[in-house]
Amino acid sequence: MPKSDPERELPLSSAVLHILLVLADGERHGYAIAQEVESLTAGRIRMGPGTLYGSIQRMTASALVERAPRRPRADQDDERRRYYRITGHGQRVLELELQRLGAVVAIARRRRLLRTPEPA
Amino acid sequence: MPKSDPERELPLSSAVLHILLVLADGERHGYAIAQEVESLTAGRIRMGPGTLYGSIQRMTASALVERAPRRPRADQDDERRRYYRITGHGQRVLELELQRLGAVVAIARRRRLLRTPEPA
DNA sequence: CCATATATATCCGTGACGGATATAGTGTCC
DNA sequence: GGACACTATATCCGTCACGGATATATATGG
Repeated sequence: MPKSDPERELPLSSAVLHILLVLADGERHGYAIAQEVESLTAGRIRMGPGTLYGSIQRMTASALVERAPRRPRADQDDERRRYYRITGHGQRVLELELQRLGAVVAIARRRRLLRTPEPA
Repeated sequence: MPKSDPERELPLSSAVLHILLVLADGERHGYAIAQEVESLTAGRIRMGPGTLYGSIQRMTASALVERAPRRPRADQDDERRRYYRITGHGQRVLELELQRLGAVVAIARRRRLLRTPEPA
C-alpha cells in the first residue's frame, strides 16, 4: 500500500485547486497567486487574505506546496515576498482532482446539461 | 439587476454539485441520491447521512431543490421515502457551475496537466 | 428470526472559510 | 509633500459546512 494515498485528499476545495493550478505553471509568491487565480477565472474566484494565506499554510502542512528560495534578480525583487512551489505530491493530487472533474464535466455533457463544447 | 444572482452561490461544494447533478436527471429520494452519486463517481464521492441530509436541508433552504409529491405507484412505494426535485434556480446554478468547471478543465488540458482527452 | 440493507434524522466536534484588522513598503498623481 | 491606492504578508475570530456517531424504524433475504 502507498505511504500516503493522494485520493484520500480529494475532493479539493476551490481555493486549494486554483492555487495548485497556478503553481503548476511555476513558482509564485502569495499575492501573485491570488491575482493570477482571479484573472485565470475571469474574476469568478477571488481570494481574500484569510483564504489565501490560510490555505497556503494548510497546503504547506500537508506537503502539497513548499517554500522556494527567492528567485528574481535582487534588483527587481521585493523583500516582502515569499515564494512557493508545487511538490511532487501536489502534482499527483492535482492531476487526480482534474481527472475527477473532467469526468464530472463529461457526464454533464453527455446529459446535455452543458451546452458549450470543449474549445480547441 | 437580478433578484438573486446565481453566480453569488458559486463555487458549489462537492456534495451540493453531485446532488444537483443527480437530481437534474429526475426526482429522487435522499438515499437514492447518495447511492447514485457513489456509482456515478465510481465510488470516489461517498456521502454519509450527515452530509446527505444536512446538504439537502441547506439546499432546500436556498431553493436549489424542493420536496416533490411522492411519485411511484403505491404498491412499490416505501412510505419512509422523501422525494426531491431540482428547481429552476437549481438548474441555473448547476449550469453555471458546470461551465466554470469546464473552463478549469479546459485550462488544465491546454497546459498539459490533464492527459486524458474528452471521451466521445 | 436474525442480520443486513434501506431510509431518514439529529447531534456535535473539528476545522475550513473569509472578512476584518494590522503592518508596512511602493508607486503615483496633483 | 501629502494623500491615496496598490502591493504583500499575517493573524484573529465568528460562522458555518462537513461528516462520523448515533438513533430509530421498516423492508428484505436467507
